[in-house]
Amino acid sequence: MNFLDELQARGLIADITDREGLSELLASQIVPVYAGYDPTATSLHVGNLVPTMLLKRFQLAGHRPIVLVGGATGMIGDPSGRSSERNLLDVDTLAANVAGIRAQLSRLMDFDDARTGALMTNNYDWTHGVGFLEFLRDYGKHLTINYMLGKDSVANRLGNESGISYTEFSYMLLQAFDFVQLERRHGCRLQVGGSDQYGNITAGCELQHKLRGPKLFGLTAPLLLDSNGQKMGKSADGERIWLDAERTSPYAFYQYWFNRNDEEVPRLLRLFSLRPLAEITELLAAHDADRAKRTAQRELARAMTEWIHGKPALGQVEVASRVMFGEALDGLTDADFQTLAGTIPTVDIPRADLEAGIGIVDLLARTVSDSKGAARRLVTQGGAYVNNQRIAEVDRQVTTKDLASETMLVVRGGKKDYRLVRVR
RNA sequence: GGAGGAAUGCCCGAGCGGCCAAAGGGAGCAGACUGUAAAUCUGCCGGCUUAUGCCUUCGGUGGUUCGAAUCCACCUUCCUCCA
Repeated sequence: MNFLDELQARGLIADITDREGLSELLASQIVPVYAGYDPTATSLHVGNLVPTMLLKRFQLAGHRPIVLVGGATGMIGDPSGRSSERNLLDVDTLAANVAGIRAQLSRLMDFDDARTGALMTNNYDWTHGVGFLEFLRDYGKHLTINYMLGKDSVANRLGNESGISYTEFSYMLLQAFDFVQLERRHGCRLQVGGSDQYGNITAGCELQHKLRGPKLFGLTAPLLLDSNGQKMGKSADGERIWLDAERTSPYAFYQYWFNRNDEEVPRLLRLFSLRPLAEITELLAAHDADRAKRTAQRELARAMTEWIHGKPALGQVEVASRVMFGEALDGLTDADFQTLAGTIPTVDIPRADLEAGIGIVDLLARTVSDSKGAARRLVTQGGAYVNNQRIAEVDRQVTTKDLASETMLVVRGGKKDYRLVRVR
């Protein structure tokens, strides 16, 4: 099985511009391959992992990943997959986002190897000095409006009532320009991305063709959808799952993968696990034999957490998960809780408050609930827990007697939303 | 330049002078059932000291009225048609 077949078997290929040609190229040399990242936040999120995994697999297969952070294109906004115009980011925000994303990506693949080590690039470097006239003459000249209008990303917006600005319309051209520049600078021949990027990628191939440079290739992975057909990467409560531990704790990250349902897990494992496909098939067979064990989910959660947050973090998260879902809060000491505090969101409360007694509604409002109304609702509906004991009385006072250890107690909203409360 | 139409809660969308904190759907939350799953069912779903109470909300600003998401004026943004 060659490399592209392997990618195919893992469900990582949606479109490919010239399979034969690419296959030959990959066999003949170390191919620099690039994926672009939009600097829309200081952190990447789960949705960015598919292209990242593609890069990683190319690297493991002996090629060189090029990470492109869109310091320039981020100022424009990609219309692909969007129904409305983007808000433009200011320069400072953009710079901070670029820095954050670079730092994250630098941990997700090897940047040190002399031959296949990943390169970090920023398209601002080769875009900012280019004059408008110069750009129109040297590059804009080569792609026809007819061609660009045919792309889905543009066509969808033309049919949409909010339309598309000239700025966003030009995005495709800039991304095409990036591809050409990366070929000139680093010999990059292949661009990968999610399938929503196919139009932009082929625009690059087309531009290069018109410029008579070495042939460029494009490969896209299917967009990651959950079992409801929604884009992946949102937690149950609709929050994005970020790679940044400050935004999404490693615990929440682990739990996110652990909670995937049976339908999506096989696909996700093939996509993201670095294990050989044969092993994955075995593992899935074991999973099917006793689904209640959540073997596949556990494997997925482990693999993802270790990749993104590292082995030590994974260890802590697994301990925390066992404790929280194991009903075994009784024997825990302060020291045990202290180790959990790094993993499970923790709230500090002054000792005096607890000595005086805090109403359960207040306590929930300070931890898992958005408002006192929501907290009250939680109690009446039977979803409020202190130390895994359901609290059903709205007027219940929580005091130092409720401490599970010297300084800690555990507040829970619903089935899974845990907070540690530490008394100071 | 002219003529029409639209802007509602996280999203979609009904309301067209009081019974509107605003139908319905989606999303979300809780419970039941389960496997920390999915599906299903039930309840909740602006905030507050939980109250037949108050406050904030129906693009913005003013106005009419005892009373306005609903009427009027102006403004902003968007759409459609004509030139």
